[in-house]
Amino acid sequence: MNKAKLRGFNRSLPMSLLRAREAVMKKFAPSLKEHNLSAQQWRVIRALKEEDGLDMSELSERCYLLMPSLSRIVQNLVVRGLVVRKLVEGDQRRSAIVITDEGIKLFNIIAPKSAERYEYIAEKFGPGKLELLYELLDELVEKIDE
Amino acid sequence: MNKAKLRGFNRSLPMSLLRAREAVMKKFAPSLKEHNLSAQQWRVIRALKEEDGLDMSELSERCYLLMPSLSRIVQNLVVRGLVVRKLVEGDQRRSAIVITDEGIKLFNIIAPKSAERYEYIAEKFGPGKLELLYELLDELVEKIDE
DNA sequence: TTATTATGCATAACATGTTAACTAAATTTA
DNA sequence: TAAATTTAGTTAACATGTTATGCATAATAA
Repeated sequence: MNKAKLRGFNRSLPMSLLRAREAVMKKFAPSLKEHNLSAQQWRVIRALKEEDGLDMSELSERCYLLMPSLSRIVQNLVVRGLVVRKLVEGDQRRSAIVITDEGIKLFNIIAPKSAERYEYIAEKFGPGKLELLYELLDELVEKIDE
Repeated sequence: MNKAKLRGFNRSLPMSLLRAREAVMKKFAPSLKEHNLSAQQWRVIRALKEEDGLDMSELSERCYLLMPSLSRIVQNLVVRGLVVRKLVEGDQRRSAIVITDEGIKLFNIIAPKSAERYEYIAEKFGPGKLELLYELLDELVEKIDE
C-alpha cells in the first residue's frame, strides 16, 4: 500500500525520518497501549531499569525529553506508583528518581514483547542493513552538529 | 560534543531516528522561526505551493499530519492570511485550501534559505550517503508495513 | 423515497513538544 | 560574609500529537 514514489517536498530528510520513525513506532505501540504507557513513559522506565536513581537532568538527556515534558511524565509515573522520588543528600535541589517494584514488574512484562518486535523488524529488514542504517544516522548527526 | 557511544536502550531505532530528525530540524528551524512558522505550518504551505486547492484529507496525507492537527493549523494560517478556504461545488462537506498571494510571497522568501540549508547538509554528509540513507529509510518503511 | 451507512471534517480532552518565566538551593565573586 | 551568579527543577502558555466523539452531507440499501 501507499507505494507511490514520493513527490516533491515529501522526499525530504525530515519527512523521510518522520515516516520511518512512525512506521517503527507502530510496531511497538500496541504492547505499550495495552498497559496505558506512552512511548515517552516507556523510555523513562527503561532508562531507570538500566540505571536507577538518576536525577531529572540525567534522565532528560538519556530519554531525549525536554525537562518540562519529563517533569510532567515523572509526576504521572509517581501517581501511578511506577517510580518514586527520593531526596539526594548534599543537594536539596535534586531528586533521585527510583523505579518501584511495581515499575519493575511492568517492565518485565513489556520488555520481552518489545524485544520480540525488534527482532522481527531486524529480521525483516536485514541485520546488516539495520547496522548500516544506524551508522548512517549516527554519522548524519555527527556531521550536522559542527 | 556528546560523542559518547550510545549505551543500552538509547541505541534503538526509534531513538536514532528521533535524534537524526532533531539534528536536521535544528538546521531549518531558524529561518522558519524568523517568520513565526512551525515546521508543520511550513509543510502545509509547501504542499499547497506544489499543488493548490487541496482538500483537508489530501493535505493531511501529503503533510503527514492527522486531521485534528491539520484542522487547527489551517485555522491558524487562515487567520494569518496565508491561505483561504473555498467551497467545493458538488460536495458541501469539502473545502479547498488555497494559498494566498501573501502565502506565496512568504514561501518565496523562505524556500531559498531552506534549499540552501539542505545543500549544506547534503554536502557535509555526502550526496551519495544521503541517497543511500533515503533508500534505506524507504525500504525500512516498506518492509515494516507488511 | 426513506432509512442506513459512509465520508469529510470539526471539536473535545488529554499527553507531549517548546520557549519563556520563575523559584529555590548551591556556588562563585567581591 | 553579602551579593551576584549558576544550577536544578517546576510552572505557564500555547502548538501539536492522538484517540474518541459529534455532526453535517453524500452515497447506498431497502
